[in-house]
Amino acid sequence: MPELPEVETIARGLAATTVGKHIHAIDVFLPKMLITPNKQKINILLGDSITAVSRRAKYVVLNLASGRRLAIHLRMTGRLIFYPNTDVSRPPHTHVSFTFTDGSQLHFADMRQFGRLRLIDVSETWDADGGIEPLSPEFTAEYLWGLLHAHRAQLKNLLLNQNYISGLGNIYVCEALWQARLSPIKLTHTVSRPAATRLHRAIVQILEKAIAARGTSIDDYVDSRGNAGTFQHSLQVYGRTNKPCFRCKDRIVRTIQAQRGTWSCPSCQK
DNA sequence: CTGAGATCCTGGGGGC
DNA sequence: TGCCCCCAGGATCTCA
Repeated sequence: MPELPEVETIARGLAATTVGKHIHAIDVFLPKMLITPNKQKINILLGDSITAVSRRAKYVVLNLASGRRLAIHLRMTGRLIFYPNTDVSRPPHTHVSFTFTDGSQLHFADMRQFGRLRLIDVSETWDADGGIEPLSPEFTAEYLWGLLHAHRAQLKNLLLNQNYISGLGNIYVCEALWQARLSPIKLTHTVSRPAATRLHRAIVQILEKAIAARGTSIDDYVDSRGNAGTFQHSLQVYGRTNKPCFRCKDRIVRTIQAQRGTWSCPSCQK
């Protein structure tokens, strides 16, 4: 499931391959995957060109010469696959395809159909779900401590909430909590300053390492060239049910929290 | 403000 | 071998 490092990897790949391309054709095979303002037609983008590709939260953002933007959320199984040349075949479960004037193509595919491609108008203000970017200078240990103490939630639930911090998902939250030795069900307002500092450092370090590893490929994730990431080899707790904790040798447990699998070490995460 | 539960989907795994 | 059932889960919605 693409989280911040996977989306960052995809955005960087597309920045290298699609910037400067002019949109020649758009094929929509599953209209519900599109969200457009005022029922605007996606074909308004014909003739437009890509000026930049960036990431905001878990969205890949295609910035266009017209000032419009396409914000693409991949949810669990979404993919953005770039084809350098026109191909009669498409990736499986392709729902929207862009063909550029040079014949190259960008395909938006999603097996489970949870992803969305959102057209943002020139005048529209859009900031994903408003959370702070965890790799921005504004995200400090002090900021995190303040955030934790402004709420009374279970730690994992707050970290997953995109209104507060952008881009964290199940994998990296489990990993960060393990590294910081904090229980996923600990209440946010009880986290001490040293613990908040540990958690801040863990979040930043793990995201940076995962970006360097081009993301985590467990089930479905591949980048825009179809290549898998490698961070799955560096996971410390995620998916390691009943295996020994790398820190204290106790067994990792899997619990359900907010209807999601949660992995933690009951001995050294307090 | 917070959480619980349902919803959307389909491929894959477990059980028989 | 084949078939049925169930499950994974990010974001959003309703309801408490």
